[in-house]
Amino acid sequence: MSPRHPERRSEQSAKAVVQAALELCQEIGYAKVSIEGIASRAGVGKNTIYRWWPSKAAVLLDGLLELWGGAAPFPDTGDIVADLKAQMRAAVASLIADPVGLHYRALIGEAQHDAALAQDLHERLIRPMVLRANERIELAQRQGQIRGDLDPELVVELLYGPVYHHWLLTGRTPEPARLDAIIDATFASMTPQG
Amino acid sequence: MSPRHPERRSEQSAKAVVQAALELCQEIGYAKVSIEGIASRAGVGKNTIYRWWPSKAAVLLDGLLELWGGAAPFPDTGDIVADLKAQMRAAVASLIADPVGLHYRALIGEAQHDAALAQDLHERLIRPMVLRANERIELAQRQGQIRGDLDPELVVELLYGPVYHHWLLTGRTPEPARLDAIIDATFASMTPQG
Amino acid sequence: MSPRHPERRSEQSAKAVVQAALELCQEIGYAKVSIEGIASRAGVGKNTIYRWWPSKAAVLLDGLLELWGGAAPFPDTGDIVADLKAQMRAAVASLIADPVGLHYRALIGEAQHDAALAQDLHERLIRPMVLRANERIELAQRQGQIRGDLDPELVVELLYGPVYHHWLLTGRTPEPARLDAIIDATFASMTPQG
Amino acid sequence: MSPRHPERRSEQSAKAVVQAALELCQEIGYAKVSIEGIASRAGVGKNTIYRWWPSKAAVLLDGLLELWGGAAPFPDTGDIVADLKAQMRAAVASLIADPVGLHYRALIGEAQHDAALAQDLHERLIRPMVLRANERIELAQRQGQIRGDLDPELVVELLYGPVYHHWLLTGRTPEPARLDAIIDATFASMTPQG
DNA sequence: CAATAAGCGAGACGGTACGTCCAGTCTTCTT
DNA sequence: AAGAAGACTGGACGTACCGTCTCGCTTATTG
Repeated sequence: MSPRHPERRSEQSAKAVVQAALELCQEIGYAKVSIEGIASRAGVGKNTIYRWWPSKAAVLLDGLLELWGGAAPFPDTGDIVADLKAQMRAAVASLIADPVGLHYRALIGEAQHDAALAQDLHERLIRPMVLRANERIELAQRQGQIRGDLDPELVVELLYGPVYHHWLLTGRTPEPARLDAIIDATFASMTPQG
Repeated sequence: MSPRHPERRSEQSAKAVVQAALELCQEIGYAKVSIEGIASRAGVGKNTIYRWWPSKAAVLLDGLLELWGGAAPFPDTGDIVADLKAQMRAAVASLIADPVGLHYRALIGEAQHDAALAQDLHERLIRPMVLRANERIELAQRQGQIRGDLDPELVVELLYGPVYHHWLLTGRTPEPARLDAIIDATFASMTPQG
Repeated sequence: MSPRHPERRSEQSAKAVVQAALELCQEIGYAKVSIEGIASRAGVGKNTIYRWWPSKAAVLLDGLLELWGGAAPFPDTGDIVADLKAQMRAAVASLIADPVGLHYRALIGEAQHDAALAQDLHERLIRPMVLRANERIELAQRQGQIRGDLDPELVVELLYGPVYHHWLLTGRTPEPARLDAIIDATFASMTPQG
Repeated sequence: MSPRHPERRSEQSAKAVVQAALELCQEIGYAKVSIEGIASRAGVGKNTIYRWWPSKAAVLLDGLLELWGGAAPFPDTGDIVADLKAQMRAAVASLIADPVGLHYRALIGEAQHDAALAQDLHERLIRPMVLRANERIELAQRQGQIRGDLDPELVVELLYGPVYHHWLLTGRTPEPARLDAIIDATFASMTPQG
């Protein structure tokens, strides 16, 4: 929630807050993190947190964005299937990576009952990732590797949907082989001699 | 906690608790539901809740299972694509249906930071749904409408993954047309000439 | 509350209850004793306690009476002052004696806000003790060792009052020497030359 | 030059808490007073009570001290017996006076199973009263009205002991005539001709 | 170059809910 | 038919945090 309060904030305090939130979340788990706990760990007054963030989730989102800066870029070797396999493998690695995946999953969970957070999470984290994916898809479409009549966003969901489905409903991410199977099945037809 | 604890519980109280939880969740939203609130609305001591359920989410899960009893069966007209389109449309309708979808989404959210709930939710709600889907997929495979070398569970994720992805990350469910597009794209090949 | 309920009670259970109450009171202190605790320690249903006693204090009173059965008799050597000194020393020893004094003090404390208990405690424990003291005082009066115009009960209070005052307001009982001083001062005149 | 509260407590809240405790104790009796009840009546969070007092009894003690500020001073007419009779009559009147006696008795009762409270009660209420009595006794000793070899504290117990004994063990305070008898008997000798 | 206002740490405040314990009653099953 | 076992409603416990609110203190302009 930070970006538009350039007034007087102490950048040092803001950093300490975000840092404390990340640490606590790893140490005791998202559910047990409290704003009081963050404030005390950061050596900061509670008001300083309330002044700049609407909820603990918002603090954590700031932290996650920092950590995740340039996650999983889309390579372009000319072979869309190979590139997707590489990228998805990297992306999925993040989902189980110790700090990032933990925080990301907690935020997605929280967003299910916090509309403001859902909005924020989507705009600042998810949409940018989808947009970067879109670009690579569109490139592949222009190169004739993917049917041009498909909405690129649909393609993203066809590919990432199964991963998130598995992750959010079982807590585990697909094995690399399963990842390949998802991509292959999506590119091939499911019908016998498609 | 499942319906038939062999011990001594008052079935009447259990019903009142679950009912109160469902009502409160609809009225004030999952995040603001408290065990105290449920107990007081149900006219029940808090201990009675703690005795039989580990958390408010567990109560709600019981309620959801009751509500959702025989959700979205898989028709069998012999045409797997048509049948899936019909079933998914019905299933997705549940996800936005006022009580059911609300509760389901809240529980999925909560399960992201409550491992016990995640386990329960998966075993009692999600796996049974997946198994029923598997059966229809396997039937289609035997009938030669779907490639036999695909893991039926993979097929389920290919189909439902995009729906959940959209739903959980934006809060909205795909339009019927989009739903058809998902199924069509999955069955056709994504590459230009299939 | 025991004595007059000859109906069908299980004497064995009653004993176990009283015993458990005494033990718990010594182990964890009166304030932390609960009826549930007594029942569970005694291997008895809570109802069995509620059937026969109105409160935990009543159970304890039964126990105390049992323990204290024939406390501190009044000797009769013909010398009232010497006899009182002996008796009070013995009586005071009970007040600090590990189980008895503990329970007695707790009951006196509780009786300050439980009128029914106060009644019971007085009738079953305190009055009998006072009556026995009265008898010895009256004997001394008949023997001309104490002024005959004094209400014996007043004499008892003059003697025991200072002891209880000290005990209940400081938690300690007077030293033997102080005890003698109380008796001597009461028997002598407080004015300079009698 | 601002008003420096050494501690941070809100004096207004503290007053409301004490007031509420006093009122409740009168209305429903000490045993039924709860910290929740006090907090709610005072319009104060429970924490505010727990922050500054260790128990409901401690709150009540504060209230009692306020009410009882300058209780029963010792007159000095030169006649110690007459002065004591006057003072004790006044003091005993307090013990039955509606609010004060009620609270005082409850606190003495509670102190029997709460050592911290007993300490507090003694230091802040009882000892000061005893000290004031001591002074008058010592004056009388210097004036030759009381034997100089008696510990003044012993004298206080000889006089007040019987009153407290009667009060705490029967719930009633001695009649004025009985009070006089106590004093007279203590000053005269109890033996037939001194 | 004070003064003055903001941000800040600290933490008290009125509250809500937690999860636990126990009271006193009621029900079921055992003996 | 009593008693043990223990579930039931309900109230209070003492704790943890919520989000708001002073406090003084430290800075950083600005009149």
